[in-house]
Formats: sequence, C-alpha cells, structure tokens
Amino acid sequence: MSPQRRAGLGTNQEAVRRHNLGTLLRHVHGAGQISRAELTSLMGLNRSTIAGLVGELESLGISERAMPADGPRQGAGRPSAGVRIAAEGPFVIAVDLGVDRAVVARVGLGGRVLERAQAPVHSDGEAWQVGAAVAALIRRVVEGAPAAAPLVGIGISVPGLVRRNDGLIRLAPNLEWHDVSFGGIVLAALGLDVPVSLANDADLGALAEHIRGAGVGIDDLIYVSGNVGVGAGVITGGVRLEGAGGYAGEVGHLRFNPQGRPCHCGNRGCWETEVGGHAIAEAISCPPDKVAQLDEVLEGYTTPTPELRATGTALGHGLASIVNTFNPRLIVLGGYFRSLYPLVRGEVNAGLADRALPAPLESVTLALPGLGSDSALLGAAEIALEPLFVDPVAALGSALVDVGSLLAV
Amino acid sequence: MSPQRRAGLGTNQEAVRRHNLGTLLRHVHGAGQISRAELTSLMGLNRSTIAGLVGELESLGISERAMPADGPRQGAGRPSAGVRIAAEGPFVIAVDLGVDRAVVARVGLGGRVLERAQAPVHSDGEAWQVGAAVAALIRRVVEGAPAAAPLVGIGISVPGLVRRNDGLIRLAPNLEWHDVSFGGIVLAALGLDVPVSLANDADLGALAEHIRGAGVGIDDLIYVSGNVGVGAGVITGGVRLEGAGGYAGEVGHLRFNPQGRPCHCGNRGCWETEVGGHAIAEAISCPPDKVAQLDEVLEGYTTPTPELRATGTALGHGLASIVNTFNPRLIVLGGYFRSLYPLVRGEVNAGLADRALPAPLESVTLALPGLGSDSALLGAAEIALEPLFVDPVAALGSALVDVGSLLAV
DNA sequence: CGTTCCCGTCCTCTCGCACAACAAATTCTG
DNA sequence: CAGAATTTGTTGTGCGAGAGGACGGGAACG
Repeated sequence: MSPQRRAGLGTNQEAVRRHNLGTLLRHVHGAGQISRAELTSLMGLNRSTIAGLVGELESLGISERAMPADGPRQGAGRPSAGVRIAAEGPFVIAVDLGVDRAVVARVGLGGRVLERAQAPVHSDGEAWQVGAAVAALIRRVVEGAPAAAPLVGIGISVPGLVRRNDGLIRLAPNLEWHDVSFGGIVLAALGLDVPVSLANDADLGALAEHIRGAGVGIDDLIYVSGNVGVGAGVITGGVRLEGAGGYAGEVGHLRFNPQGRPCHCGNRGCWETEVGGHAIAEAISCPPDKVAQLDEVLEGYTTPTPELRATGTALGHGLASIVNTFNPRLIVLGGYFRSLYPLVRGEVNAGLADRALPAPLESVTLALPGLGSDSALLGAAEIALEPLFVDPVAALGSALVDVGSLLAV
Repeated sequence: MSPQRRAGLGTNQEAVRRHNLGTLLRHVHGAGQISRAELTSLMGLNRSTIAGLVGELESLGISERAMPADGPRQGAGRPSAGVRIAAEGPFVIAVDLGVDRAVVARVGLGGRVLERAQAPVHSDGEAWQVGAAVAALIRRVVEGAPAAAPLVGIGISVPGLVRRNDGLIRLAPNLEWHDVSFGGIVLAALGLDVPVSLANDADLGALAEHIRGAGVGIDDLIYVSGNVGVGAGVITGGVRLEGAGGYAGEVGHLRFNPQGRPCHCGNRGCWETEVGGHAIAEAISCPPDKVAQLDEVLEGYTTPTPELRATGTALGHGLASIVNTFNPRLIVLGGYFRSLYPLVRGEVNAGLADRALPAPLESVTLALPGLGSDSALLGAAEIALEPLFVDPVAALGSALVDVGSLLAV
C-alpha cells in the first residue's frame, strides 16, 4: 500500500510510479476484469494517468485490453474499455502443505487456478522426501504453462511456525519438523532459483479470505484454522499481523482450562486441547487414525452429540478471547471448524456472546470460508504474487520464462 | 507513513510533497534536534530536496535553524546545520484521565511538556463535572502560551473503551461511564472548536513508549497497563493495532481461571481478577480504599510476600498468552505493574518462560516504561499531533492561534 | 597551511501527473 | 430516427517535485 517498504523514508518520483503501477495491478488482480473508468475513480488519478499506467502494464505483457463489460449500463456515455489479466501473463506456484497431503497449483494473476495436483504425504516423512514430492507436483503443474508466461515465484503454506525474515520453518508440530529450510529444499529439488515465500497456513487463509473470500472489503478479520492444532491468521487495518518473528496468532495455546489435558507444548488445558482435531475426534468417538478425514466424518452428522455441543461452546468461549483481544469485524472458521460450525452454530454463538465484551461483540460476525478448503492455497499464491504489486517491473525482471522446458526431465 | 489514508489510492505529486513534509517533521519531532545530513540519509532524498522541505517547515513557523550539534564528530567535512522545533511553534493539549485524578499538559512538538497541571477527580463524578474540571486545567496550562503559537488539537487518554470513528467513550468501568461523548463535553466547557482525539490509555501508552520511551526503534511492542482493570496497547509493524471499532487489546478479560472470582464483565476468572489492582491489593492486604495509592504502598516493599509472588506468576502466565498471540519484541509493564514487577521479577519471568511457546519467547523482552507514569499523557499528545505528520499545512490551517486570550475569562 | 572531506545553495534537467481540447461511442430525448 | 447530452479515450501542454551537478563554505587532518 505504501510506496516504500521501510517507514520514515521519503518518496521520490520513481517510487510514485512504482506505487501507482503496483496499485493498479492490485486492483486488476482483485477484480479480475475492471474498466479504466473504475480505476480512475478508485485510485483518484487522472484519466490520462490511468491510460499511461494501463499502457505500461500491457507493454509488460501483464494485462490486455478487453471489450467493455456488458451488462446494465448505469447511464449515458461512451463505455469504458476493460483491463484484464493477460492470458499468457505471469503466474506463480502455490503449495499447501498439509499433515497428510500436499496440494500444488499453478495460479495466475487474478487468483485463477490454472492447474492443480496433489499427493499424499507421510506424516513421519523427512523434509527432503516431502520436498521431492512437492517438486514432482510442481513439475506436473508447470508442464502445460505457455512458454512465454513468466514464473514470478513460489508460495508455500505451512502448518507451523515460520520465521518471517528467511522463511525458516521453526516448528511444524504435526510434521515433527524443527528448523527446516523447506524453501531451499524445494528449490534444490527443482534445480531452480526463484523467489520462495513461506508462511503459516492460518495467516495465508486470512490473507486469501481478505482478498477474494468471505472478507472482501473487511479490513479487520481473523481466520481461525481448526486442524490438529489451532491457529489464527489476523488481518488488521488491511494488513497482515505478523509479529516480530512472524509467529503472531498462535491462539491455540491460549490458556483455557488450567485443569485440562496436557498439551504438546508442555502446558495444560490449552484451547486446542479442547477444540482441536483430537478433541473433536474424541467428542464423536472417531478413531485416532481417522482424524485426517475428520471433516468427512463430521459431514455425516445432521444433529450434534452432547459432546460436540460442548466442543461448540468451548469454541465460542475461545473465540470470545479472540474478539476481546483483536476486535475483528469478521471471524472466518476454517479447517475442521468448517464442518463443525454448521452443526453447533447455536452453541458457538452463545458461547461467544456469553464471554465477549459487549462493545467488540456487537460488530463481529462469524462466517465460513468463501474459498472452501482452498484458503491457504490461494493465500500462498498471494504472497508469491506480492512482489508484483510492490514493483511490477522489478518482479518481472527476476521472473523465469519458459519454465516448462527448464523443468522438463 | 503512507502518502494516502485509504488503501488502494494512487499517489499524485501533491501527496508526495505532503508525505515528505510530514515525514520530515516526524523525524524532527522524534529526535528533538536533527541535522539536515541525517535527514537526507534517513529519508533517502536528495540534499537539495531536504533543503526545500526544511525551508518550507521554517516558513510555516514549525522549525527553526539551529547550530550544528556539538559533540564528537565522526569525520572531516563541513558540519551540518541542525533543524529543531521552533520555540513558539505549534503545541497540543494532552489529557490523562485517571480514575482518581486528571493530568493536563501543554506539550510542544518534540514531546516537550511545557506546562502541566492536575486535579483530583471524584470517581463517582458525572461526566460533565469531570469535563468542567479538565477544562479548568486546560485554561491554566494554556495561560502562559505565546500568542503566536497555534493550538493544533487536544488528545485525551481514557481508561476505557473508546470508539475509534468518533471518539465516543463506550465504557469506562471505573468511572462508571457509558456512551459518553467526553470530547464534546470538554470542547463545550471551553467554548472552543479544535480537533479532539480520544483513545484508550494502554493504546496511548504503547504509542508513547514506541516513539520516545523504552520501545524506540522497536516496531512490535505491547504496553500492558495494570490498573484496576488490565489492558494492552499493541504496536505491530510500527502501527497501532486498533481493531474494527478501536477496542483491540482488552487482554484483561482473557480467560484465565474458569473457577476464579467473578469479574465485573459477567464472567469468572478473567485475567484481571488475578492480577488487577484489586488482586494486588488483596495480595498485600491493602484496604480497598487505598487501591488508588497502590503504587506507593508497593514501593514500600523490599521483599515480596508469598501472595505477591503468586500474583507475579499469574502475571507471567497471562503475559505468555500475549506473547503467543502477538509475538512482540518488547512488553512494557505500566500502571501498578511498574511497581510490582521489580518485586517479583523472577516469578514473572519464570511464569512467562513456562507457558510461552519457544519461538516467540526467544525474542521478547520485558521492560519498565521509559516515560515513567507519563506514558499515557505523552501518548495523548502524540495522537493530537498526528495530523501534523499527515499534512502539516492542513493541520496548521485548522489550528487556533492566540488561544491564551481566547480562553481568558 | 594546503588538502580533503562534507555540507548548503543555486541552477538546470527529468519525470510523472494534472488539465484542457478534441474525437469517439453510447444513451437519452423529442 | 436524429440530434443533444454524457462519458470515455487520446493527445499535447503545463506544472510541480525531486534528482543531479557546479560552486562555495567550513571544519578536520596531515
């Protein structure tokens, strides 16, 4: 959003152009197709300036001219030509690393999934084995890419704590990884050198839901991901909350019940011991080896068991703490909560209303992900695309063309 | 930091100038006095551009030329002239509203307290009575202001929930206020019309500590204010965390002990029932009517009682939740915690280390406020000054000159 | 005491956006 | 159905802001 990364810097004319070009692209990316007239009013710039920016984007091969969007006009006047993402424009690779499977997609600007592949991952697998599997999936989705289309980068969603400086995976409890440089592993397996970004899955879920999911236009939202572990991604004031090291949002280890069950973190009664995957499984007597398919099992229920209702209340109580600390306008319930919430909506809402302060409670809404189970995947695409919005020219400069043949075996 | 308020807008040349002028002033404000050479390197702009900006600031009467700062030179070359805040430059009124007293100060750019006054406030006072008392204090501190110096605005720190859109005090539990428009009340009592900003005391404490306290240069910090209630102000990525309505940071009502004491919010065992003013008072058998002087009572201790040590542990455990959710680099302990922490440092640190996740724990530090008990007051000055850094020219345009005679009875 | 280094000032240049005028494309209206 | 009204795209001009170089000033260093 800002023309410079570090605060306190001045702005020169070069930065203005970069910023405007990036912001324009961000709008096209967000809307898929947009008219130049809408761009003028959105960005508050002159028609002629927009024309110049659009022209530069076209000459970079990022966007292309489109026919005016047909539909009900809202008045007289010449219809405004459309700007849309070029068919052979830049793309990224998005990776959603789960505890039992990896999903890889080739994603273009505008958030379109152009190709997708997935494979199971052994939860006791070594990092290099997983990296090789991911690399194989990447080769597969890149195969059909047009030779002219540049690869901007790779974004990876990780179920764990990721250091934001360098993308090191500090801890992925359910993969049993400590201090794994997964980005480097994947690049080595590919034999490529492109920008790689890694981030926590809940953080990326929040980002994706903010840009093109249930939270479009909402600048303060939280994505709560309920998997085996529970985490939250926070968007506040329209930007990601990262924290000093990038570990912000670990709400799964909020103190919930001091007399509760021991948690893998060493404490007792963390929130995730009451509402995480294992707790839900226990509530419906699901055998531990089927926790990975918990969502399918939950889909089978039409009425909740008393134990599930208690879990719903615990979920609401925990969400109340989140509402009190972050005061979001929207909470998106992802992961297993996506299947759980419809069953125990009443209990969750009641638990939340019971424990949250009135002021922050009155403006908050609970919702399911608008992107289904793809939130983290599309969020991974977003962080990989991010450099394009900061400086389109520079990002294209460090992109790779003809990746298909580069990766051909 | 950004040249435009709303995201998604473009930047034109006017905005560039505004941004650069504001950023320059922010640097002068932060450093008190700074050389033009430092400004060039900090802002990354050309010498001649800085000269132009400094000249404009001088002609606006905001800054003035200063002799080169004497001290150890770091090399040869012509010494760089200094830029410092003008003696008769713009100022603001800062108000720190407490449950038992109000402090009012006239504060200039650079954060200098030019005048200060305070008065007791009855905790069962009506809002208009408190407003009248504050107005009287304001008249007193404005009396000696130079006629040429413009009043930019009034900033008020409130021990409660403040709506960020309009500054309405939604709830100030210890003043027993609900939905009070205190800004309007004070303005009416003064018979003036200047910009008034209100915010939560912990939020302002965090802001002040970030700009000129213990957290200078630290972009992810939390100010935990332990008074009768417990709240937190959060700076993340260098900006204030506000939340959708402005209520973010109400960590006092984090679930701590489900079997604990009832809290005024209606729940049981909120964190502030274990570490708030009343809990501390109980731990040292301080009579309830002396809770307001709790810090003085605490100063009298040299070794903690076992009850105080337990409170320290509870403080550490709660801070662990804060560390896990926000991943700050610094936590500043304000309010009564300022007196409590030195007594039970070991217990707090141990409780924190015991419950926080290793990754966010390793980079966090606990500290006492660098501004003593003035954090919230100086934070109030900062939000009142804020418009100057966004657009100095516009802010001066809406400022009032010769306030001294305007307010004379 | 001269050299070196750095800073402030002045001037010119470049670049990006705004603005105005005109052409083009569609809707509205009589 | 034709002309007016409206909105947009295009083009050329102007303005403003920062960059960059030339010059002189002031202090440290040898």
